[in-house]
Amino acid sequence: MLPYPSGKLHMGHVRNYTINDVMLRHLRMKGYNVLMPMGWDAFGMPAENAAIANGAPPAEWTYQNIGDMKTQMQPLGLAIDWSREITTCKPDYYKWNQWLFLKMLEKGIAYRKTQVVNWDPIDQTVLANEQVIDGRGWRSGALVEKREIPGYYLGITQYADELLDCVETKLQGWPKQVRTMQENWLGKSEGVRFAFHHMIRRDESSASPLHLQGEGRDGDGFQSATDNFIQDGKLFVFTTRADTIMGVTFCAVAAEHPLALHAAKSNQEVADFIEKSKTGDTTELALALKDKEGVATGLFVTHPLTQEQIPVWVGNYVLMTYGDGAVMGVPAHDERDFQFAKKYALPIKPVIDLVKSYSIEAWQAWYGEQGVCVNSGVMNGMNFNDAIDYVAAQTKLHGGEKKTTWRLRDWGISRQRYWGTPIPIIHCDDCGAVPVPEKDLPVILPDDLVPDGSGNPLKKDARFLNCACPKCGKPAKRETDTMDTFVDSSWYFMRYCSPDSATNMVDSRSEYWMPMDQYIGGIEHAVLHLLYARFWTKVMRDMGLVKFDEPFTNLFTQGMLSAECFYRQDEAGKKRWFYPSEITIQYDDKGRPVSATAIEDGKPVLMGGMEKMSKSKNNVVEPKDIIAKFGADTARAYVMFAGPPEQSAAWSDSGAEGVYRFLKRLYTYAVSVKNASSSSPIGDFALLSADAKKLRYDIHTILSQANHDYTRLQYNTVVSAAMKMLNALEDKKSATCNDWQIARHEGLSILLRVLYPLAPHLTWQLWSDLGYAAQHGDILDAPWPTPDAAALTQDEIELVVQINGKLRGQIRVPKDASKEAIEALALADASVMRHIDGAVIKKLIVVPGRLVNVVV
RNA sequence: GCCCGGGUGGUGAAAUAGGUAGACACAACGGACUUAAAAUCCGUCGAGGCUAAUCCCCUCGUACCGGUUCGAUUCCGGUCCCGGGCACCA
Repeated sequence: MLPYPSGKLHMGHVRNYTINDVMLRHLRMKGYNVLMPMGWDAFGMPAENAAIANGAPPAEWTYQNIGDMKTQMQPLGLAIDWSREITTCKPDYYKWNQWLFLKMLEKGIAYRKTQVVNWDPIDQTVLANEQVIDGRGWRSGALVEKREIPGYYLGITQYADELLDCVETKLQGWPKQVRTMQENWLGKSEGVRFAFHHMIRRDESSASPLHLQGEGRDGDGFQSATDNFIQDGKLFVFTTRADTIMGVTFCAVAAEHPLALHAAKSNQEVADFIEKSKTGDTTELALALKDKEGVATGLFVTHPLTQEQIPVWVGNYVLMTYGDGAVMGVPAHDERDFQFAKKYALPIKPVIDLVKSYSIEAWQAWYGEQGVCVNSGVMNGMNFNDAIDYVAAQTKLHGGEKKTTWRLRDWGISRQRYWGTPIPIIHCDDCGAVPVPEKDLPVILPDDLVPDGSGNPLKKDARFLNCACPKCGKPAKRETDTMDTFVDSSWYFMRYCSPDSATNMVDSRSEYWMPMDQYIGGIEHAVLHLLYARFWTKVMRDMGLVKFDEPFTNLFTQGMLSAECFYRQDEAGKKRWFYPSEITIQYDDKGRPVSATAIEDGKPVLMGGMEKMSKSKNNVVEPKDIIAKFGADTARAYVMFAGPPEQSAAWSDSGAEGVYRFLKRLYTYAVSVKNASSSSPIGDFALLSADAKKLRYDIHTILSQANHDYTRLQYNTVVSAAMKMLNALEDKKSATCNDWQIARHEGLSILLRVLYPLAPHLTWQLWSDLGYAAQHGDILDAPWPTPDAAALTQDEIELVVQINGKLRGQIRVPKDASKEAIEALALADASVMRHIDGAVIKKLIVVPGRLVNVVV
């Protein structure tokens, strides 16, 4: 995944790109043609914030950072093809964002509508949910308002079915966790949508239905988000539990629902409630803790099956953004409805036979359970599925139907931001919103503006703003909203295949490289980026631009890197964080760390445990410091050695030092081997001495383990394997006989190749110093080592002898010993005999090559 | 609340198909070298017991309880805890 150019390369980047590079070099040596490209996710808010702080254009800051990060990346020795480098804030890239957006407009995939957003009245901009803290803008501190403003949307919901199906059928190479998260995000629910009809006010004796159609349309002629929910006095609801329809005792609508807005006109209490729900904390936590609250509208609807009159309430727990913004209230079978009903003393009517006891307490344990309908008139005795079908059929007259509802909503891409791809639209007083003609692309973003923190500087830039309407030629204004930066990252990987094409977004070269065989990145992108990229790919496929359905065949999510942190807390509760270099740790006699003190005053400091590396906690490890101290090979190999790549790993300076020691030992050893013989000796492996054969056996055993670990991306144990090989080689270091030289050179050449993907610099040098390059060519072109079957066969093997599953002895047997011979040898072992001690042997189990188990 | 992961020494972790638990390292401790320190090298290193003994040997031990099996870190059922994701989604 391409990085955001923050200017600082952190250890997370090092981990990500090292995994990539190790895989790449390994596969390259195995003969594959491999491509590792790199790019910069260069648009976005941090650049604008830096620009405000520095009083300089974001472009300057961004390009400076790209240069800085590249400089920090290069010493790591990543085999990146820089000729394909992509920078998303360059016009030759974002032109294609605009181009595809226009194509989507033509096809009806992109459209304009009004949206309810968090609006910061001081900064004059939309805020993302994460930017609203305690109901206030994170930068301005102003109370955030909910506003309906027009914006552009991409119809990702049109692809909901395919996006879900492919998770099952085409993403087998993705981690299960990510697939589940995508499924949850799509959130498919099957149920029934139906209407409560004949809406009345109870105090109206005429009881004539209200007609509310048309209310809620906004001024500019676009269809309002709040439209379509009421037709001819009908209140539509969606439910997954239509089988509980006979238990409905009220209906509840969202505060933004047209029905609530209508009721507010004649009911001050409702109006106050709606006003209250507009402000207030919108964070998830606050929502979860909030009490179920509501107010009666005074309106009643008719139950489609019983014809009973059902009161309509406004409820704060009903979401306008899901289903129809209205629910049927069944307190006996839904926890939220139950809480609401209890608070406002609404009736509770159980209609599913779940438990014999009808006490509310007993009932609550059964929320969500399916059962047989009871207390439900004609529906009595129906099971879940029959009841659903029945309700769908019975409500058909008033528009009832079985329906699938998705949690997924269309993707709003408009941002009231400067540093992003301009949306290629021109607003004309006469012609409305007119797409920029293809020949006029790209709409260039001026890169010399300096935002001052109040609103979008594009709105104040006459050069950008003023233009002629492409339709009628009259003076018009450009759209000043820019695209969500997730657009940039939705297809950049395809552009790597044809980065130089001036005439096409992608060309036929993408067929060679795409779909991507291996995508590697953080779990934090499990939903948004990966879902958008999948959607974007399918859109491009439907436009005939690419031929594949899914962009990423295999996905690998690497774990976080954390590091130990230390702090002191003053009386006010304020924490002071110490750098590890400012700390001394005390150990008990078993080597357990028991306390820590500050070097400056010798007084105690608290140990905060392992935390995600964070500037504020002073536990960030800088790649450049590590490279300066130990070199790139240590940095790479240690980051891989620290733990399995998919798990989070803890950084430890002494751990890195351990890897550093290993590389130094390897160097010293290789030099000694080189000095012992000028060229690598050649001889028949079969004729070697027993000692030399043992070395070959060890090396080739470790090699087969390492090869297996390479295939499953478990690079931590590959580093272990390299260490084991060196340990085996260093044994009998001083032996100088020819046999030993032969086995030693073979082992060392295997070790160097196994370690090369992890520590390419040192191994490349040694490979050439030892003369292997002259023999086999550059290490990168050398054949990947495979275990020699002859080396792996031993004349004698060791077997474990168990008695009742407990280890009691070892025996050495010839490799082709018969079962009978093994049994006899096992029972003759002194330790085994002692343990059997006359007991009756019931059974003898011989597992070839492994063990003997004596059951007594 | 729901859905995913995970729980193994002082620490990071290993154990490929159910077959010697703790490989490989780190830390700690002891020693060699050194005037000294660093670096380097060697040794000990799950808990408890037996013992003159850091020889041997025995018992226990992979969160907890139970099951399957000749044999379970691994498979099954239940419980607890930790991490991540989603969440008034009707």
